[in-house]
Amino acid sequence: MVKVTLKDNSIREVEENSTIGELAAQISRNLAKDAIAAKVNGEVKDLAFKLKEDASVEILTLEDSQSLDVLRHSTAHLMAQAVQNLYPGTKLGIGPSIENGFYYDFDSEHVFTPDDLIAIESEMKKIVKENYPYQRKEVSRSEAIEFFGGLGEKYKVELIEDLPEGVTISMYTQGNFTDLCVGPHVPSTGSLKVFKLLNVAGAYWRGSEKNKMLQRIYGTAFSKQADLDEYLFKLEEAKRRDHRKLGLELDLFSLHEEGPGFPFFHPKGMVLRNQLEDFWRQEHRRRGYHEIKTPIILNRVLWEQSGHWAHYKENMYFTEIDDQDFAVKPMNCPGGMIMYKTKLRSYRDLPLRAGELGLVHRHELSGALHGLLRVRNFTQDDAHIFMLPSQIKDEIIGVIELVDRFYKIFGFEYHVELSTRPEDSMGSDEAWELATNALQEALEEKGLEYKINPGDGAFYGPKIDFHLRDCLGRTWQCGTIQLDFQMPEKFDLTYIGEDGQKHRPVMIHRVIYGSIERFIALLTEHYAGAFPTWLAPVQVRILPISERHHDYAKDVLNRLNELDIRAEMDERREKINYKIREAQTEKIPFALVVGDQEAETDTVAVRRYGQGNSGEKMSVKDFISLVEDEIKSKKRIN
RNA sequence: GCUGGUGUGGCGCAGUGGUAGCGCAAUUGAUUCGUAAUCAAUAGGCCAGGGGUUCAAAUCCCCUCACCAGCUCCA
Repeated sequence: MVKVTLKDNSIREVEENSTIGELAAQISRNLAKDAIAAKVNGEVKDLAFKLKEDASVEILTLEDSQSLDVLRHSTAHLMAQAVQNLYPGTKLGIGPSIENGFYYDFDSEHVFTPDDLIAIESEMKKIVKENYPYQRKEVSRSEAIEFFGGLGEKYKVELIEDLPEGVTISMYTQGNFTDLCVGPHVPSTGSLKVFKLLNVAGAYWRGSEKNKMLQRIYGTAFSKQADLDEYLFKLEEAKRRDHRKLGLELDLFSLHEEGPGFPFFHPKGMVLRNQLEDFWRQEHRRRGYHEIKTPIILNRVLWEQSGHWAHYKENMYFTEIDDQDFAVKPMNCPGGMIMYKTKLRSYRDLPLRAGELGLVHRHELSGALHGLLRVRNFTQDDAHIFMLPSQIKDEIIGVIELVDRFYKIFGFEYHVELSTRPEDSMGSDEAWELATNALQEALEEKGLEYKINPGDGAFYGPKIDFHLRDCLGRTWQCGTIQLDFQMPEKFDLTYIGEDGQKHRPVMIHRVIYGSIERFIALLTEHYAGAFPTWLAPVQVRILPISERHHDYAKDVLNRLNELDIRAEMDERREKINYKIREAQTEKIPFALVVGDQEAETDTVAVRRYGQGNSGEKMSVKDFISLVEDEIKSKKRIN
């Protein structure tokens, strides 16, 4: 007998080699019916898993969020079965569950169209009705290769060949379909009721552009229809906050065929930019940063010296001036190097923090462009910190804290990644290790959780990346801190030490917003276009009831404008309802209705964006202090 | 860059071989109005661009460009 500790800490004895399914049946008939999988000593297993020794077991039903992964993974198999039924000869790639669903990669002569998804779904439903059990079988490497080789599943064979020595190789079979898979799976296809195929896309085999592109079908699955409906509704909602849509509606920016990836900022978008930049300057001045500006076009010689010519040429734009080669800057650092070298520096000058709102141009692949989130020219809120080796940790921590301060003000949740040495890079292994360790130590000291992103560093150094999510949950790198021992070497940067000798400084490249354009896109989606007062392009709109209130309205307008409150007045001969509606659609934080009552008492009727009240009356003076408080405190409404 | 899809007035859409349409926005006139849409009239499109098939092309074919989703790449 083996002892099983259940979720409620009760202990049950079952015969050795009993399956989880049998255990569930012993506990209750309902549990046996609803069970999908189980967590055995913390690992998710299927119901056919045999209990060989004492263990803690938590039986999972469709109600458990942890069974969702199993459900989705099984649905991926179901979809693959349906695809192979309908399109014989289709070869299988991989088919995992992912954050909001699953996908499967196929290599097929047939080109899948959105219409095919409907047919595949029907076939899936048919298989569900037939209720095939998912049967696990453990096999040797040679058996597995023989089996999948016999089916012509060359991608599966490749996967098996690359499996490390000594791992258990398992296959799962449901009906006429068998897949290489570690599992676990639901008991049978009949457990899969709620799913939907979403879209088709290309994806390189094993994620490398050197390999063949397979066809990937994305889908999702839930335990309840209501959950799927809610998910689909949320997707629709998310599209409503898409910055490309809101950017157009709110007249913030535009993109044109004449300049793909080169955004045009409209007056209202410029207000946002300028607010972000003003705030940035203020915060940086307080932290001992100086601001500089370096040229956009610089001589080829400089880019050869910096290593960009050798490592970054693919992404750069070039031009010729007086028969000499020049490049448009893709990064601000070489300019910063030249600036550093304009003077002899003492150790007493370090750390030297030089900030630059620098416009950079990068040739991004056409297919990668995406609204303001991925463009070909953007402004980095850059800074280069030149320092003594002994100052590294404190400076990194200072930047981490600054990023945190900024993102908290906007109400952003973020996650952190540590990107290590890429293949195409320069410098010694020792320098890279030193730099990577320094970043890691700073992260540990701040107690930040982070994920390691191997090979994703800059060509001159490793980096800490700060990622934010867009409306659809895709993450975008914004802030980054890069530690660099290479550039100071390449440019022969020095400082005079206490000993009167020349020494090599270390430097940090860092951005907080990342790119102003990208940050504005994420802010727009984050606030769904309803910017907090301090950022709102128009903070207040005054709505006179009729023409005879224009004088008073204008008086209020002047008083607001004199205090640098961004206010305007709706002078059109429209009904008040109409004016209110427009102020709301434009997501203006405050609409002030003024009529006879207000004009007589020097008050305004304040209607806040999104609050359908009839407007609180307050004196102009009180309203001004309300707005000024919100601006000063950068108050967030949502 | 790759795979698939899309491209029709400013925006959202209809129009599958026979004279380009709707709603919103815009403009003009009237309406002077108390918390989310006043009424009427007018104007606006070489149907992304180029080439081809046809008596005839928004519609069929080819090429190019842009956009969307994903892959790759990245702030």
